[in-house]
Amino acid sequence: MSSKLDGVALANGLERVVSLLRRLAPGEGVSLAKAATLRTLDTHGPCRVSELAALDGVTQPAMTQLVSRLEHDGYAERRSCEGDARVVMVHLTAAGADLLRRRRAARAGLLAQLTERLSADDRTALEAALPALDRVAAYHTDSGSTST
Amino acid sequence: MSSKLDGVALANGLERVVSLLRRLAPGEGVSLAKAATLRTLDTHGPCRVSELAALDGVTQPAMTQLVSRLEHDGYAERRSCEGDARVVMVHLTAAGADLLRRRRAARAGLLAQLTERLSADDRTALEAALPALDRVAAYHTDSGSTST
DNA sequence: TATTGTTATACTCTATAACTATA
DNA sequence: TATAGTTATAGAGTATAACAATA
Repeated sequence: MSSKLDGVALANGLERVVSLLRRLAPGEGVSLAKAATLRTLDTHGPCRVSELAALDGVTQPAMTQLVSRLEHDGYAERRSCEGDARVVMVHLTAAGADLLRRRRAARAGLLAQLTERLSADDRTALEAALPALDRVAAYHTDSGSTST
Repeated sequence: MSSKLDGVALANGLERVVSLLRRLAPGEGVSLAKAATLRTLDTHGPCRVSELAALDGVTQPAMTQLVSRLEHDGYAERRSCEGDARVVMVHLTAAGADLLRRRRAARAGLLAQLTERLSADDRTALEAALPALDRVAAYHTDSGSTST
């Protein structure tokens, strides 16, 4: 009788795993908000502040401040836009790209560590669910490709 | 060649879905931090502040403040502990339990909405991955049962 | 002295409203 | 007047360090 996908179980399973990841992954020195913006910059290339804000789902003022912090950290930089002096283009720096690489490696290692204790069936099930997970995420996001 | 579970893809898929959920679920009036604590109280029953802090992965001072906010909201309350006057027991109120119920219903509905557009195969894959997801989450968490 | 919890302080992250500069 | 971005201000959430009360 329970061949229906249980939304509650899925939501809770997702949150628990993600919260576990966050607790175990030291964060590589940046917060989630910063990492998300760096990821967006990496995926989309240079963006305006307003564009970044929309893609990350925060307000323009919030993104202004986030970009300032990223700039202060050396992970992003502001450049002016030829043709429209109002626009600020935000670019990922080499240090920012490096950081992303390290974060990805760390998280992949952590996940590998966590999943290697699973049964082969469980691992197979997780792997098989990945495309579906991506499609769920992409449905309303439309923020870009699936390969962050 | 790719029968190995890709940690990067899994981590990103998880984060994207969860971040989508957070953006789409209005939150039912409480933040993630508050909801997580209420969930822990619901799962474990009355807890000390230090216990809550450990279970939620935050510091004791952070939990003290969170409990104060929850108490102010009417979702939790402090009670003294017979036998040890240093200990504060935090209890979920009826309003807190109600809130949890509403949140779960809202999220389940949202997830159902998101997943009903998936193919039957995708839904099946997600459902099949749930137990594995739970086991990953439970591995280091040990926070209790799987039925939040 | 050790444990439990709180207070003090500071920083990140977010929002809304008001502002500046350019178009 | 509309658009892009910033600044001002406020609040949630977090951490570390210092503190009070109890054991």
